[in-house]
Amino acid sequence: MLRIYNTLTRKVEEFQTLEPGKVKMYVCGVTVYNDAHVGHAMSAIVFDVIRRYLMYRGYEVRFVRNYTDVDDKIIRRAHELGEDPHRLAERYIQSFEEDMAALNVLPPTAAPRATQTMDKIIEMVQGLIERGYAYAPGNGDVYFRVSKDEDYGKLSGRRLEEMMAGARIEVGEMKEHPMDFALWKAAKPGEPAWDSPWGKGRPGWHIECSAMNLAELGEQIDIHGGGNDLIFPHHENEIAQSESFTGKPFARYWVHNGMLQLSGEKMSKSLGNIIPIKEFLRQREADVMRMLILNSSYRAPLAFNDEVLDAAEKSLERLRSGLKPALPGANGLSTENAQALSAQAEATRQAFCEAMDDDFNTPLALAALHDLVRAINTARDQGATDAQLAPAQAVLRELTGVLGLRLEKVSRHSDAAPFVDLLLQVRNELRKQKNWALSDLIRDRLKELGVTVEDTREGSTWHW
RNA sequence: GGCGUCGUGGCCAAGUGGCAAGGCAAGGGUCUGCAAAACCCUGAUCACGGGUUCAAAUCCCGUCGACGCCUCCA
Repeated sequence: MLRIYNTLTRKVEEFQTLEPGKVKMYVCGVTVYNDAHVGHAMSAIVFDVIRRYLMYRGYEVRFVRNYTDVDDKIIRRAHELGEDPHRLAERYIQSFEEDMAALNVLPPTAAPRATQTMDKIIEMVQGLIERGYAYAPGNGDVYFRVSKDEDYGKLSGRRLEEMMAGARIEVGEMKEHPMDFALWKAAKPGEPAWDSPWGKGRPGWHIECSAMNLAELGEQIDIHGGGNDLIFPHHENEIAQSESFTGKPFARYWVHNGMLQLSGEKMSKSLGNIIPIKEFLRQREADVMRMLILNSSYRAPLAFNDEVLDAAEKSLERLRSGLKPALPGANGLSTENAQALSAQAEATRQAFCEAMDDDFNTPLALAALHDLVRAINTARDQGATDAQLAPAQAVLRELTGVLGLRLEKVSRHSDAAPFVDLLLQVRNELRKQKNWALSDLIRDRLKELGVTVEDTREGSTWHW
């Protein structure tokens, strides 16, 4: 039985879907005014792993991730660059999708955009006004009336009275209550604008997610995800809008990932300490990022630095070692040892699922995989043939695949393989003649070209 | 100030009442012409101080420290 930590109740709960066998899942995407950074990658990977595991468990998952393609920051940036805001947004949507593909994050079932959900947004705002949850003071803005919503604050665990201190009203706003927030914002001259019953304007910060949920997934969903910095005010406001509009509980499970920490601080645009995904991928493989994330609980803050990245890289290499072929001259496992290997494969699959069932405990799941790798490597050392290794290696591929790891390196050098083979044949003759100087030279030079040679008594193997 | 999360070996990290997973690094060993890989072995009074319990890393109280949110943020 799968159990998930729910931010709404602050407890680990049994996972039960609204509809048997089906999961409706919404994750807050990005505001597209810049290249995505590794913090976005963390969130994307966390929810990708959750989605993949749900699929592995047999659920049909409908996964929606939105694009915020109109807001103040996009408009400001477009103005700075002298670019049309819509084109700017489009450009960064493309960039984001490239990054996600490179990170092996599965494409969402649907990727709605705020600008394409305008009818639904206006419908919701209007509905909220009719039900008394919102008001249009006449300046072209529409605000949500927090005092009308008795359980406002239930997700973030705050009360309205406590929030008063930090609240402030901007110049030009006409709010009844400082914590009221904009559902619709009047457009200033030159800004992107849509017609509405309240004049030309654009949606507020939170309503688009409520509207897109309604449009893509319906009134109620199973899982709502995002970074834990979105709990307040974004998700709090989303709940307020959605539940006030439909009168029904919105999301059953609220799931939030912890923040990436750069030198002890959260990585964020306002702090300026961001590392774009594209820059990261120039330095390291995508799977290194994924390994780093899998190595700790998705809810905890995650330190991001060269030291932990190096460790993640090595740990990934170790998982890969399990997929290496049999040794040259392998003459088969004893029945006893063969049984031990298949027993470990089965034990690992079970341990993996138990770990993942416990609120996606990926560090524990990885530990199970490392146990399997050790068993495979031991079997190989004991003389297992490729055929004998294959079933356990298939389990390793299956489970790492659930985590979204690609153990097989994508190699563009495959054309060169026959030549490396030839070179090693010649080198093997040199070794038989004990010409160590020349055979070591070949090994060193190949290493410089990215080919690692490993010798055994029976012969040599190599890999990129 | 309010709300919340957390402090486990050199580093990352699981475990949340019953002998402290796993990875990285380090040291020793097996194998090897050497190297690499692989395998084996070695290590923690669980921030500190009280308390509850037959039993506490795990529960309670206090202290210190770190981080997040309260303003756009994955």
